[in-house]
Amino acid sequence: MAVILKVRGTRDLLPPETELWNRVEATTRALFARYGFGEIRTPIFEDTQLFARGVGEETDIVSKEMYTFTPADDVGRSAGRVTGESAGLPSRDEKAQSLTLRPENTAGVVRAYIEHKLNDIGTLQKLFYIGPQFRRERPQRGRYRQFWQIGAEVLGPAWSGAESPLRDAEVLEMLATLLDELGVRGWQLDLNSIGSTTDRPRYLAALRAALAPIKHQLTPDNQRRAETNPLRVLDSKDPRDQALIEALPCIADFLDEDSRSHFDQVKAALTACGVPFRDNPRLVRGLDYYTRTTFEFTIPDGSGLGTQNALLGGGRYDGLSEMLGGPKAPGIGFAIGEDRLILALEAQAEQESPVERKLDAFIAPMGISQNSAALVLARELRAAGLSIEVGEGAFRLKRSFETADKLAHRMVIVGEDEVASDLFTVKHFSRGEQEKVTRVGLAEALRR
RNA sequence: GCGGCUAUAGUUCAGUGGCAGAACGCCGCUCUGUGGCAGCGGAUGUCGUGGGUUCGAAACCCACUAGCCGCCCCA
Repeated sequence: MAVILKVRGTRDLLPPETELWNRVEATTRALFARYGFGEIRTPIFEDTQLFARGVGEETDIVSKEMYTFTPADDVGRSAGRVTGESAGLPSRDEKAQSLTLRPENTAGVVRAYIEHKLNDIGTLQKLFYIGPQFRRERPQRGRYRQFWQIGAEVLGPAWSGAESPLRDAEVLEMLATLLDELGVRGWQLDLNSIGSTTDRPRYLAALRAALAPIKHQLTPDNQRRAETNPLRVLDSKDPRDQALIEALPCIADFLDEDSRSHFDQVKAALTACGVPFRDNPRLVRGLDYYTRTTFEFTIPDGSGLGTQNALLGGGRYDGLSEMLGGPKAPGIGFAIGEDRLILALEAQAEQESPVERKLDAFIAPMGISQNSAALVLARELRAAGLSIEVGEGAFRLKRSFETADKLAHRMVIVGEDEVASDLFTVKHFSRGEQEKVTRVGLAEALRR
């Protein structure tokens, strides 16, 4: 029989790696709670239109990287092959619905915000999520077709203060704290403002105008970008074009008074909090919904991520709710690439000494007649909060010792003598010592 | 989606046309209630998949699949 393998770009997470995932998520949840965030869980698939409108029809994500499908029932229905009256199926004129596995989660969160009329509550909504996202890209280290994001969104009606630069600074300060708490070393925060929904078109027009006469001097990649997505020319890494790029108009010069003041306040608040950042006028974001503040946390080369050195990114999206047919609800959010975060932490941990994780005790029954007694003892000790593995009475004692030494800090022998005398032999592997302990004293002895 | 590199034991890898290998790990014995150390022994396997060249292919060629690196883009 041919073996069935995981599909390209997906992966299985096994112990002990999952332990690190859980640690990251637990740390994150605890921290988010301190900042007043509540968890939201949105569906893993949504109406395709949500991403087309929210993320942007012209973005790479929507135009070529989405997992889009139409359920077989809907296909049959739209093809008129389903009669409709049998089995209570929907009538044939019901339109086939195009669905898409979410390529990111902000659109889904804002959709839920609109759908549940959270704007009418009137207060700021602070929501976080942890879950898988899907993009059909060429897989690489730190870049998978099913990847996990930890994200959060702060949004609310204009009067809730959702638009305040304080929110931007709070989110950024929280992220800096999170990376520190997780033990990520050497991170860098890049910060920019890409202007309001009115600033951006003005700047874009000026950028196109500046690009037009020099376009033919650019490398082919950047010529194409100049056409399709001029903003991306700005963060091109190609050294051959740097001189030309330097001379292009700068977004900072096109911010209106409000946007400039907003950005200045964000930076002032960050400085007050002691969060280091780099003003990066080249930092643009790929998704259509971003306005004003945009940011990215990266780690240095050689930190285990290859060229995928962005750990997380985000920004403000003051017009997204309206783009999705909702009320005015400015907001700011971010998404952490959890896979990348884990890779970075693993790469760091490799440079340090790995910590062995062992169970409290291994219980070794002597002979199959002691199996039940061993299991009962394990049950008691586990109930007392200890982590326990049980051996197998058919195995020779030597084998029990070998197995126990690999798995646990201590071993308890359960043989006829022990059960009869109520004195159990406990071996402490680290100390190489052995002692006899009564049943009532066992839990205590195994904790030391 | 484009370009490049790679795929051999559980793991890390050697093997450039002629018997499928090493280290570590695993199992057994020395050792029937005392592990770690040591000695001896054992199994490691569709050589990624399919086709082709050849007397003969793990090796050469082609395709496919997957991983990695770079690009595009992005978390």
